[in-house]
Amino acid sequence: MLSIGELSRATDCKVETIRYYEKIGLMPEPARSVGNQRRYGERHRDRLHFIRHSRQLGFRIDAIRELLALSDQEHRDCDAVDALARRHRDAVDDRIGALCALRDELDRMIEGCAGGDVAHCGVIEVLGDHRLCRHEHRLEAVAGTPQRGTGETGRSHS
Amino acid sequence: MLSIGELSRATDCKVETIRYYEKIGLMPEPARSVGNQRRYGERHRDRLHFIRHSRQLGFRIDAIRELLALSDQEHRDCDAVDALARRHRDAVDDRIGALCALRDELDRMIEGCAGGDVAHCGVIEVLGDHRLCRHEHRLEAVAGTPQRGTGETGRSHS
DNA sequence: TTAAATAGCTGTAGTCACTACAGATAGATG
DNA sequence: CATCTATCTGTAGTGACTACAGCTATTTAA
Repeated sequence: MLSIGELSRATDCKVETIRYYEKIGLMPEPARSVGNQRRYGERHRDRLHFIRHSRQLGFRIDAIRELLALSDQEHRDCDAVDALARRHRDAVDDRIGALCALRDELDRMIEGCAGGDVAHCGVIEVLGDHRLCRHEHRLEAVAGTPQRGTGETGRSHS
Repeated sequence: MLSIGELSRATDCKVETIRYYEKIGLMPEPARSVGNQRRYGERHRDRLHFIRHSRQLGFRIDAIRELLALSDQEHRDCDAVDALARRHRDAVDDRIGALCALRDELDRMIEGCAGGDVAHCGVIEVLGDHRLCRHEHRLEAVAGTPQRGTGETGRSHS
């Protein structure tokens, strides 16, 4: 049986995160020691590995919940799993496109600045006026890969 | 003088967001009508345009605060502004690279699944075992372009 | 055996950049 | 004057954690 610290080291997942996953019902409640400390077995370790790797690949918690449920239905066809993975891949692709458009716009902005006074700085000028931009570059959320700071519109093309 | 709704339409920025910017000190407190409603002038509109466009380009609020401060120092050299923009561009670039690695890994995972039972699903198998991956694909946050669903935690990392 | 060091417990609050709502008042239009 | 829309303040929720406070359990060294 593993303590929470041992499980943490085994899966490269912080102790707090493990407790968080338990709280949101992503990890099952483990057995407890006499002194009320969590004790984990191999199944917990496997499940946490699965979760962490999925997170590293960018799947959201809700998607992981679905994947776990699907992976328990061993005799079902894996179409649903594949579809979920493909949707996620496409969302990542969309986001790459959007970020490329963004980078290109940033490049144009930076190149267009001749230096000198802030009063004549090309960067400041472009920031103040969207009409100086060549393209759209708004980052909006994309199904499956929402994000925080900025939205997206682009096509994929690395 | 513009009401908050008019300013909202003029800048394509939600009313709530305008009030939020005021609360965090990004927008200055405007004048008020007799009935205590906000009344804005051109300077407010210009500033909000600047803020919104910067956000669309993925700059974080803190960076925008700096950009605004710098743009007020009209006689200073614009090196600092350019450097900030370049750092942001580089961060976006890094993130694009990370997302491409991610997408490639997702592609390999999807292609590697022969279909059939969930019990033999290649996707499920890879998700459970990082050693089946060709490359590293951990997403870490990139300064200036935080996001939500693609797997990083919102911490900065250049 | 005991003291110290380390690990673990619960619960709450903070992160980022908003968004959504509730319950009130203001202003515009018929 | 009635009604309708806009605006007001303040609080709470989002996602996926992270950090901390104040306590208890377990392990190790002396």
